Amino acid sequence: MDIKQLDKKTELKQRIFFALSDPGRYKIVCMLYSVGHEMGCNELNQHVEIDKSTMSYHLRTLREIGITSTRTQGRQKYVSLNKDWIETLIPGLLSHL
Amino acid sequence: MDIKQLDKKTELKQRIFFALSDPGRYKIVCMLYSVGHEMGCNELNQHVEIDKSTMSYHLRTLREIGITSTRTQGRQKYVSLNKDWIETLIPGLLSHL
DNA sequence: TTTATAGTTTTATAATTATCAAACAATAGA
DNA sequence: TCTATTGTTTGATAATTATAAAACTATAAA
Repeated sequence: MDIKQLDKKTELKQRIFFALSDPGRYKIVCMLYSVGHEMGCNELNQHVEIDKSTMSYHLRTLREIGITSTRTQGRQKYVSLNKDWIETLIPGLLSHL
Repeated sequence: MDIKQLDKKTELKQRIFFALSDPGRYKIVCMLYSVGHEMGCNELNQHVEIDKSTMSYHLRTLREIGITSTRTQGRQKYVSLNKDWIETLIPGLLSHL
């Protein structure tokens, strides 16, 4: 593996740490991990008490980093955790949140 | 373990993530972990290229979170990584930086 | 077609954070 | 004592980030 990929990996790890340093995003990730399957944004909102636009903002951050993925069905959006991707970068992290 | 301690632990984890989300602090922690022993601030400065006052600022942040400890000897200060403490909170984290 | 629902984007604002120059404190050695 | 070294603190500034209201988009259902 060359140095550029190492730098890329390091940057991704730092972004994951950034994501998890915010209480709201931390809760979102924990919730998704503990339920073990995708959740509707609305459903998430019921468990994590934050304004819907703030929620949307955090979900976008998580999506852009690569931590979550989104699936649209009708007028609902389902958010899922990219467990394997995170696990590849920082093994064991999720299980110790 | 009661809920207050859980919250305290969660807060500490989030602070560790915050610390590691900054490139400078990430490098400091990696350096301390890889050398495996304490380092003088000056020595750290030679390896991690940041302004000395910025370095001091980051070292204070790390110290206040609990990630590092400092020992003064003469006019030198030695920084060491609180490996065990971090390992207790987030097992395996350091080895995957 | 109208209305309600689900979520995003825009805009504004407040708060936090990172950076570095300059001044400062403390100690070792000449 | 004087000076160089080691590091901290202060102050100013720029950049980033979090929050929420309001406007907006898109779809489902009445």
